[in-house]
Amino acid sequence: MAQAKKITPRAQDFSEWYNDVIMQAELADYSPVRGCMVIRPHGYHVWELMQRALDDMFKATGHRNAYFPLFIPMSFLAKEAEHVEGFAKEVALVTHTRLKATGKTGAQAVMPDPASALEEPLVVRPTSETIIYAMFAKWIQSYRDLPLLLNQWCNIVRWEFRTRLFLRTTEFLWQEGHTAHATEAEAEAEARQMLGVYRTFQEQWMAMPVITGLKTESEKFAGALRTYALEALMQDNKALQAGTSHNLGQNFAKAFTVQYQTAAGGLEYVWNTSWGVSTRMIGGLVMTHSDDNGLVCPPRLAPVQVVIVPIWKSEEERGQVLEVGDKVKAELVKAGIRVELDARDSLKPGAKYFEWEAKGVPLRLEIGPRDVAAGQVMTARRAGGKAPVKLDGLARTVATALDEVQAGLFKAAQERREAHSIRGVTKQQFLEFMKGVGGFAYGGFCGSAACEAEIKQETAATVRVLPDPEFRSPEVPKTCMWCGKPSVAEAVWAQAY
RNA sequence: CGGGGCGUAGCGCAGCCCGGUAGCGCGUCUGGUUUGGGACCAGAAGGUCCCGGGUUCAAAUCCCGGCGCCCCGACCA
Repeated sequence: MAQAKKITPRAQDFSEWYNDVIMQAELADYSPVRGCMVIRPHGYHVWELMQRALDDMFKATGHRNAYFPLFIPMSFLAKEAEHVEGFAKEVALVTHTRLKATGKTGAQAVMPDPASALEEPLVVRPTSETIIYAMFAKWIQSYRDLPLLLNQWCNIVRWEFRTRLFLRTTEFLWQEGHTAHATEAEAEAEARQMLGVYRTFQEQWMAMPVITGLKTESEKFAGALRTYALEALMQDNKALQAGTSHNLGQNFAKAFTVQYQTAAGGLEYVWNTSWGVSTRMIGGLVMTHSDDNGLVCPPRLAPVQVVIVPIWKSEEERGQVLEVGDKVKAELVKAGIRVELDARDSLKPGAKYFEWEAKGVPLRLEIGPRDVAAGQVMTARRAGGKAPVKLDGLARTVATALDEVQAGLFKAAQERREAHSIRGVTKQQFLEFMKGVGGFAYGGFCGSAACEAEIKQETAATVRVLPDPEFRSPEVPKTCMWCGKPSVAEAVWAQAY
């Protein structure tokens, strides 16, 4: 019996399980560069599906794509005080433009040519606020130029101490939206709107329930007025920040002199927003749905939504089942379903099942001689459940099944999250909860940074968000669950990635 | 940057204590038989044993020094 590499069970070691799922699903691989990963075709396809869905939504809300340089003059970072402080510890610098042969061999055969040292080093973008708003200053003169609604899809670099596939790598892919508005109210509406776009995407495409809300001062983006975020609960009961949307106020506008003339002839600074989601979402996808057999991928983001596995004994049967398999495939392709027919002769059907299950294919169709004779196929769902289905009207049956799977994953994830959430916690309950399995703890919060720091110190839990109204508890707590002083807001705490 | 684990065939590992021709499983290739939940038989290819020094007649193995990767913590999306 040929047993392939095993996936470490979640219950045994969650981190190992996570790595195993990614490797077995061929989403990504470690690269020769420390802290960087290679996104493999299967993983990149997931990203492309995410990009397509999000990009359509960005366009539908009036944004256009552009591309700004990877390199940013070092002095630009320094123009906004909080911003530079936030990123100073993790930027990569380009200091030379040439290599020089040393005459030595091996790794020391070349060195940076001292004669090519840059007068001002370039920063490899950790985010693009500075260079984008430098350009906005050129492009915006009048209130007629506003709002300016841009987005860019790109890679960025943040030099992290400790990295994890998709969740935190030195280089990663993301999108960053950057907008400029005439008024604070418009900027605020934009930041809120994009938070809503992300929520829709994460719930409806990723089948990942999220809590939206406001970040505290200590958790907000360096340089922002306010940061809104989406937080999801992973299967190990740790929270994952799945996206952020910032109201930048006029901080960058002032730093880069982005001004416009009002209708009345006055001169005003613009109000900016920025918002982003990254390949980190793929990590969230994995940790939300997958199981000990590998990746579980919601149909809307599955590179392969349906795999057809033909089963035969004789050459004659092979011809028969492949003929039906081809027809089924053509029918599903016509219906817009992403389908693969796995006609490989070198593997037994069972081996194929394991392989496609590890890759997260939501629905499998088995076609054997008995099915051909009965005018049916056997369907097997990745999340469980086998049933024969008539060939007649198959495309519609399959489409319906995929919708059911999509909805079922979201519901299951939502129920799991609720099962690991407690509301109206007391300090004692909070301590026990965070020491135990953990999850989302809702409680009153006095708003003081001192309380926040103390809680983090003692429990490793942080305020994930001050939740938006639709996520708040029916009874809003009146006192801080930690210090007992009057509460200024309900907060959601969790240990986080 | 601290703690733990590990570097031997594409992948997973054994061998190391006690130095003596580098092995096993999976995968790959060839041929044949197979195919409704990880097929079997026969044959074959595949190695700077992480790197550099040292000890020795002889080092994957012993000694010294590096490097790299994974996991856990501090920092962060």
